[in-house]
Amino acid sequence: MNISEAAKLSGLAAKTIRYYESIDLLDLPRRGANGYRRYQDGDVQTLCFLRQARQFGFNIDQCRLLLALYKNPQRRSAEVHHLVSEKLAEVDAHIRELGETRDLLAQLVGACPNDEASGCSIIDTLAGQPEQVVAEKKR
Amino acid sequence: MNISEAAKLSGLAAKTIRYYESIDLLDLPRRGANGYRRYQDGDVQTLCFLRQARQFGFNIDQCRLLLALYKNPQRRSAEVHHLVSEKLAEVDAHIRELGETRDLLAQLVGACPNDEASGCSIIDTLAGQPEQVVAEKKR
DNA sequence: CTAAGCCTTACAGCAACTAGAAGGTCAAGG
DNA sequence: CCTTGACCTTCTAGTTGCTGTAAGGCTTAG
Repeated sequence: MNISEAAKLSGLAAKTIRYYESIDLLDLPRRGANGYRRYQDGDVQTLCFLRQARQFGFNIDQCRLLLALYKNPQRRSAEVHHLVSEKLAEVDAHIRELGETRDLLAQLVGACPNDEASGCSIIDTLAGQPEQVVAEKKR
Repeated sequence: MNISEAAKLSGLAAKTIRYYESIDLLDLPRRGANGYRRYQDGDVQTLCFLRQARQFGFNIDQCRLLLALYKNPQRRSAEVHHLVSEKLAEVDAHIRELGETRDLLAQLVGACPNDEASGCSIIDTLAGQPEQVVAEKKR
């Protein structure tokens, strides 16, 4: 199959597939007589793997590692487990951080008069020195 | 004060301040006889404002809007309220999305044997077609 | 024969900085 | 007076993970 078919099946953009190839994340595919890239079912599996890994938040270098494990029948599942639980911890931390941000934003929204006047606690808070917000964060 | 002092007080990197200037987010500051940028307390307030707004997740263009409101004594607090509650909704959506990702990752971590053998449900799941994960997502 | 819809490469641009080079300025110490 | 180190200046290029655009070749249907 050609690249657009592989793209459709894998959920990646054709551009993205070429890009992955250009950064050596993917092996060079076989080419047809016309110079077109040709993909097999196994290649599509690999593309799917990458798409999912990216969706899970793994960056390109982490995908490289995961892909190496994926392709290596001698892998130890513990290695995979390690990578994934690290990512889980990262995502958890990110969520906590965003949660704090959300709470602060909600505070701002709640405290703003939301009217035609110029007085605005949001503006006042944002203009304040860092410590003020940090202090509120701790409460 | 010079730029590094303003940077320290505001919590922004000196490089970032110059960058903000280069994209017209900040006005050109006065310069000393030696060509060094000179900042006043009011400038530091503005820098703090930007730092906080960025930390709250506003992008540069949104910061431009917020900054205009900040500097405009004729602003209506409702405008500020609008911008901030939109951001709150965005952050909320982002958190929900990340929450789903986290749950899926936790599932993967839990299902992996985490041993010396090569069999690994994580690898298997990642290699699967999109629908499989989507289906799990819905459960 | 031509129009569309693929495919190819290569270069540019996005956000929001960050790093580095190459050089000017300033204050303190020997 | 000279040097050293910490500032400051501008400029260019790199980061991440693509995405857009241009300019051209292949393929297939009408």
